[in-house]
Amino acid sequence: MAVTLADVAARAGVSSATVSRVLNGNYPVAGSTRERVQRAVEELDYVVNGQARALAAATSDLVGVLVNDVADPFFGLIASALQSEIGVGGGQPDAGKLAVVCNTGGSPEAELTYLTLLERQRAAGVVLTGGAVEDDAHTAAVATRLARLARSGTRIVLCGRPPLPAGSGPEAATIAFDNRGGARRLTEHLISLGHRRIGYVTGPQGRSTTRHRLEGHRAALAARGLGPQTRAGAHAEQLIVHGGYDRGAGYDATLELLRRDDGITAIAAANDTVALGVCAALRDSGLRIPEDVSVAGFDDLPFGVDASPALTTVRIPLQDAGARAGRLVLGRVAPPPGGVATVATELMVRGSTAPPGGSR
Amino acid sequence: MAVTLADVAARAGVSSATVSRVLNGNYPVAGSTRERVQRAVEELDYVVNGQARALAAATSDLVGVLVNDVADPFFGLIASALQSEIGVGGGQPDAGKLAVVCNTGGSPEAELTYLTLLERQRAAGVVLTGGAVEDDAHTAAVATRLARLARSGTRIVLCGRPPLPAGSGPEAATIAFDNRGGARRLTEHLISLGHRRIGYVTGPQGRSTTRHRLEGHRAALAARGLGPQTRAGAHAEQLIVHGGYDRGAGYDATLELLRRDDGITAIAAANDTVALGVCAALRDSGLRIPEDVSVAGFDDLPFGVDASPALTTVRIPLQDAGARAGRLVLGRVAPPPGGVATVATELMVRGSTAPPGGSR
DNA sequence: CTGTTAGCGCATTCAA
DNA sequence: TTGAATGCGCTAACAG
Repeated sequence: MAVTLADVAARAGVSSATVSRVLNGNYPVAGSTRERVQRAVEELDYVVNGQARALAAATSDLVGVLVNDVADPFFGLIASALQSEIGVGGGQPDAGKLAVVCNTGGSPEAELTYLTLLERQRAAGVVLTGGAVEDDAHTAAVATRLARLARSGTRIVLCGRPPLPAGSGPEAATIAFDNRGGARRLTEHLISLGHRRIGYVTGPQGRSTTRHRLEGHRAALAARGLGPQTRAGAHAEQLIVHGGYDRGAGYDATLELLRRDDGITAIAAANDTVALGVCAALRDSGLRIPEDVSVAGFDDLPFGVDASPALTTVRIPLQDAGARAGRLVLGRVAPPPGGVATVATELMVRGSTAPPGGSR
Repeated sequence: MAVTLADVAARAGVSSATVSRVLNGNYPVAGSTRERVQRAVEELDYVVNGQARALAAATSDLVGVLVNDVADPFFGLIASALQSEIGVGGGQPDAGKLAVVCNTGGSPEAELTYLTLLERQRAAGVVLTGGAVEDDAHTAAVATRLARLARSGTRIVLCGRPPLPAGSGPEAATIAFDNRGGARRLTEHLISLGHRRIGYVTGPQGRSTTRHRLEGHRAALAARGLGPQTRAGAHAEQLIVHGGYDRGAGYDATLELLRRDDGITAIAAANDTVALGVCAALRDSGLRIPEDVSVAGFDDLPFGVDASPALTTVRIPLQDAGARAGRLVLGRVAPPPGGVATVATELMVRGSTAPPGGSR
């Protein structure tokens, strides 16, 4: 049915080995035969069988990218940058690898299943993006899978999640985000504006990102004497509501926060999407932003500047991180010393935060 | 290095053929040997080599999904739904196929290159999403590529773009969006609110989506006697500015529109993202939405309801469409009669549009 | 520089 | 019900 190497060889009057050499350009081939072969390839519209090639050469053109949610621009930006680095866009025209985007939906089972599927395909590399599920059993299961993958030559890169527990096996280059530091600076910003009763809407429970951001928030409170053990911060923990990463979570959590303390003057959200939900709930409650309540997000996704007012947030250089993950997973750059690179986050102050006391 | 079928066979004391049969469950195998084999598989942590299997069985676990921009939720929503239909989420636990997401960036060359890469991988199916580049040469090139793919057994699905020119070869099931109808209803909505000087910011030139939406807009104007050939609509064409699908395009186009006619009372945008840019430009120009200028988008992406005011737009059931594309590409459902299904779009009226004459 | 020869790991005939 | 043999299409030694 399909044209094979042998067909091309026959047409060009050479052996299939020669055709292979012309195609791969790894061995010297006489100019004249090369031309004949190339002509035959074009005449026959020959396209190599990647699976056969992979089998014979023990290589692969696939790179797996695990994301929690493709529809979330957070992951979209990472995946996009990663792909243009490994795929058709970035590198050599021919050597493009294909990104297999695996949408785990945050499900640990799906994560493991996808790792198995990628192992089946003998993927050249696997990139795990976004916050990790913090469950010892699951972490161990992932580490085991990754170790096996690494042993069979698959490069492993972690992007936006903490490194694997030391000694758990595989060497995985890690690009970690400074979520803790970013969250801390964000809350410090709110405090220095004069806010004292600051609500916090977390991400989904049991995720590393959620935990780190919350830790940063608490650290900032504690450093300014607003921790739960102080008089001023006696209710600090009550102003933390657990949510998810979607808009609805921000909306609901905000109503809950207002119920718990209608004197809140600022709310920090787990991410920008949640922050939009927070804004919507505040507006629906008749509160103005930032006059009545300041709002802050996290990630600095593109839509944040279009919110009204523009969202104060913490910028993560997602595209840089994704591109770097792409280079790492191809082995085009050396892994960072110690295997872990932490990318800095940057506070972006915009219109949604202001000193408290606008009018209530 | 890696465990192979032969290793499992040896351990179980059977032939590799038997192991294969157990794994695939296609042939009768005695219960006792089945168990022995399964135990051996587990003990050895055996994972089939997908490439070898694909080569031998002439099958593939890969489905290619071409998108213009992964970071755009428009495509993210489609891809997400599609993937949960074909992948780990939707179907049988084991039969999950992997989605290869190919980010073309709207580049025709990239599109062709990816089709070649997918042909190399002998993908089980290919889904082309989003507006098509309208260039005869390119359309023909794509059709040729698709025809070859189809001939070698790859299923082709078009989602969100018009069907291939009739007789151009491959049988591709198509899920088309009623962009024209949606745009028309949207502009009719603006007209019926009382708007007469309506700006329009198009998407990138030379894309089917751009053209169809613009046609719908023009049709609505013409139907209400506001076409360029009428007195009332003499300047109608001047109020159309060509842009792109990003926020910046909306911003710039809006400034240009205001320059051309500062009496504009409504602006329709190519999509929701562009509409946000439009809103930003209007606000920066000191205009209120919708009192001074009404704004409308297209697509109904999730962030639209969080804009302030919430964005009037046209809803496309992207998730349904993506899921359906997934079922089609797996052959799980029969293609629609005629090969083309047009999904309806729905006008979503929200706060960003209102009668003109608020205050200027 | 080029042809010949072996596999890569698996599915699938054909026999038994 | 099972095993042995063959080939999927290609790359990589090994000769020449």
